[in-house]
Amino acid sequence: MNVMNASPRRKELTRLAAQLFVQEGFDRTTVRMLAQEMGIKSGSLFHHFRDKQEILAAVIEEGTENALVIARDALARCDSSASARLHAMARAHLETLLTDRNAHVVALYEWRRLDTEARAHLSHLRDAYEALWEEVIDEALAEDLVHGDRFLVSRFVMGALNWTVRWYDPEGTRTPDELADELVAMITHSASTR
Amino acid sequence: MNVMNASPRRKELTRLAAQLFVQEGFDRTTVRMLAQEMGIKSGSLFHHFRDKQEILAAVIEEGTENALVIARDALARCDSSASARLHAMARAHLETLLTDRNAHVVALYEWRRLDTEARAHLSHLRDAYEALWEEVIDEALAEDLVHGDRFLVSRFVMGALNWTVRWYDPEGTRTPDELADELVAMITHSASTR
DNA sequence: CATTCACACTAGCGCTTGCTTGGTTGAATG
DNA sequence: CATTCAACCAAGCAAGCGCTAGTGTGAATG
Repeated sequence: MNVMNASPRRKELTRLAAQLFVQEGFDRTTVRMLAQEMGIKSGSLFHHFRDKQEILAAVIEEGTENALVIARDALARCDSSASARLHAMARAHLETLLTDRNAHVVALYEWRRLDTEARAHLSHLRDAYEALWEEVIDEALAEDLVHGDRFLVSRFVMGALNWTVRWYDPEGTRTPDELADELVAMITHSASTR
Repeated sequence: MNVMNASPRRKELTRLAAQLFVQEGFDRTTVRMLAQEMGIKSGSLFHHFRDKQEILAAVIEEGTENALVIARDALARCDSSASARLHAMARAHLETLLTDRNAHVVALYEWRRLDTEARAHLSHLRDAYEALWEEVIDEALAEDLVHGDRFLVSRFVMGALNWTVRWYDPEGTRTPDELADELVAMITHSASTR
């Protein structure tokens, strides 16, 4: 058994697994289906992953780490006004959500299938990401750009954004950036620099 | 086999199934677990439901029908200003979501496990419900209470509301009505009657 | 040239799954 | 009082499940 995290083969297998998990759901996806999609036999799968659970954890970890990197980059790149940072964060969120779509759909739908250890590890990643959001929301509240309770506002915003995976059509006319800007416009009250 | 929809026993079994589906997920819930929870043997289950899929469909149908009834009632009961109707709709949405919580969590998480026929039938119910939302959103847009595209605004709002099942704590300090009003306040711009 | 190692294979074990079958109840109906 | 019928049970089948054990490669390493 290999089970080292950095293997490039493992990355590719994780990507394929994410796709199947989205199509079929985690429980309905059998190790035999995964193996076939990867062009190997089911037994060989356990050379790369300790068990089926670990594949799920790998998929979610991959997606969440990317989200963190992209969000931090976006915040570092934009100027420091609350409005700019809010826009940047919303755009970054949708960018990850829709480029790493499979991984994020799995994270949203199959989170509860994680065992205790994996969930503990991944919770930290997710919390780090959500902390970025609360920071940006706080700044927006301080400048009176948005009204309400910091906790509620951040939940509502993340809900609205995460929900997009259910209806957004990448082949359609709207770009992710347009979506992000529309959402920000909807919730900002006074000095909305659009 | 009975398989008539109106049986009172069936209603009770559906309620229990919803609870188990939330706890374990549809795929992980075995017919034996369902039967035990209902105090019968697994074979007897198929007297009430044709197959496992039909239990899932029954759970979701139940929840969606209730949502429709509650929303229509709320709209009929409130006065006809766009603001009042928006508040009423948001409150009604959260009311169903949190009283019929199990059924709605199942509907949100396990929708994709429905077979084609069930999905077609239930899609109509869901569309009827969403049509109510779009109507109310249209009125709010017409009065300049909310800014943006009708399609996007309704998706964002429903996303924010549906997301609450992931974090809302009924034992906490906030009431569903407070939540609804906070959301409306967040998205309304000019004549927000709060 | 011997050894190691990542990667893959074959074969199958032990268990669980959804669902079926054939039959038994006890209350309601005519 | 014979019949009906919803509701349940015991037993089990066929299929599929995650995972393991043991083995065979061809390329890289010493």
